[in-house]
Amino acid sequence: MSSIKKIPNSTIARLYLYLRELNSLAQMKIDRVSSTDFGKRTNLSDAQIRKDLNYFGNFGVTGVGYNVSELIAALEKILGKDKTFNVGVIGAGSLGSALIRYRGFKKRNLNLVAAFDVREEIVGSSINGVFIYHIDQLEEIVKREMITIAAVAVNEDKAQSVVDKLVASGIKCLLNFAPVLIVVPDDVKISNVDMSVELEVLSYFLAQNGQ
Amino acid sequence: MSSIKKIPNSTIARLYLYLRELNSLAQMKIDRVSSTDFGKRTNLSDAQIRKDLNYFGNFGVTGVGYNVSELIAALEKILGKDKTFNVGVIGAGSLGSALIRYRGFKKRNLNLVAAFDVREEIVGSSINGVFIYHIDQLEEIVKREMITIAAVAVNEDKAQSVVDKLVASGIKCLLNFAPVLIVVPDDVKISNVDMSVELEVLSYFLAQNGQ
DNA sequence: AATTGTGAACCTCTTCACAGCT
DNA sequence: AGCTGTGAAGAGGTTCACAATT
Repeated sequence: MSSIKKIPNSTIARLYLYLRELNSLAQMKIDRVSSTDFGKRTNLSDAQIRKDLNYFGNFGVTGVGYNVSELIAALEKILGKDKTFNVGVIGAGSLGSALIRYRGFKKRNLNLVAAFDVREEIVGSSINGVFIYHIDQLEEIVKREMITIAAVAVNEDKAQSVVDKLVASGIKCLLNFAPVLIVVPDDVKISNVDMSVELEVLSYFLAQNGQ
Repeated sequence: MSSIKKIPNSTIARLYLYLRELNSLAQMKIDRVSSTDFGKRTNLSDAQIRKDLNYFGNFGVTGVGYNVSELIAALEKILGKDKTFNVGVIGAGSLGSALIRYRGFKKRNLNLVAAFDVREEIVGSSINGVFIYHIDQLEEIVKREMITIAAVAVNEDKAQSVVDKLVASGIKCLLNFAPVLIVVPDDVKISNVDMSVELEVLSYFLAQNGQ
């Protein structure tokens, strides 16, 4: 049985990958899979997969492998696929629009329900069916649409003040895309996605190799 | 003296943050900073900063701190700020456009020089001064514009075939934004940015806390 | 014979703590 | 007195390797 062990963040991120891969196995009418085989499909080690799954229970059968449909059901429960979360996008510029259209979200239990901006020329219009509200309506819409996660896609000079407003509206989970450091209270969880960080690391390697 | 130690990727990513912060200190005419003070400004521990800088040399003066302008010069050299890299964006849809406009790149030594797409209605136009070429011209433009890094912003079903073309054109550094696993030869470096992974981790925590 | 579950080893990166320098 | 540079310890995560199980 799994106990009160700390589960790595990276494990949780991989569970979504597992679920996608399992669903494609189910579509192919494959109902049993070993960790070795599953590792090949996901480009991970067999031990990694066993360890990840074991944080949540003993789903496998020794000498046999894992039952695909049972594992799908278990993962869906673990990941709260029955629950959905409503996400608001702050900033409906090019990055905000890209987020609204980004297919990575659609597959998950994340609903983009509203966008916010200050520019009068876009407030009141929609992107992909997502309505753009004025930022002054933030608190009202957060409550009405039961938004629990905000994705911040504004310019870096406005990011901190926007986050302050979000925190004041009761949002506890933030995803920040602005390439700047944001300060939040301890009870608020913020993740940062700096899309250029990875590129920087790449360019550093290019610089070292004298290209 | 620093030796042949392995330098963490995360250290390299932080060097860019250091450089930005140092430049803002320089603007304020502050020419000396201690690791403790610098740590407060960057939200990092003092030890982290000393360790990071030490990978590259002994820039500090014991009992005094670091000289801001000397450190700026050193970091610019380390990061190859004299060199610039030309980046091509593959896919000029909403995400591609967002990347072209994303301010995170502009500050660094990364030039977005060209975009590529297959849709005739946008090929030939420009976004923010970046010309959109047809993907068939990839090899030609990669050579002419000396593109060494490609950012892949196409739909996940087209990502692998696009990457294959890029590799065939001689690109060795790739940044993939499509939420799908890409396979590349060993001599090609690929980094993945799945913008929804962080959100997934956030939503998992929300699910656990029964919100 | 095949494959899981898992402790131990390992690796990478961060923090601690302090000797040594100015 | 103040601060760096750094070995050692710690934290977090991955891989190894094998006893246990069907």
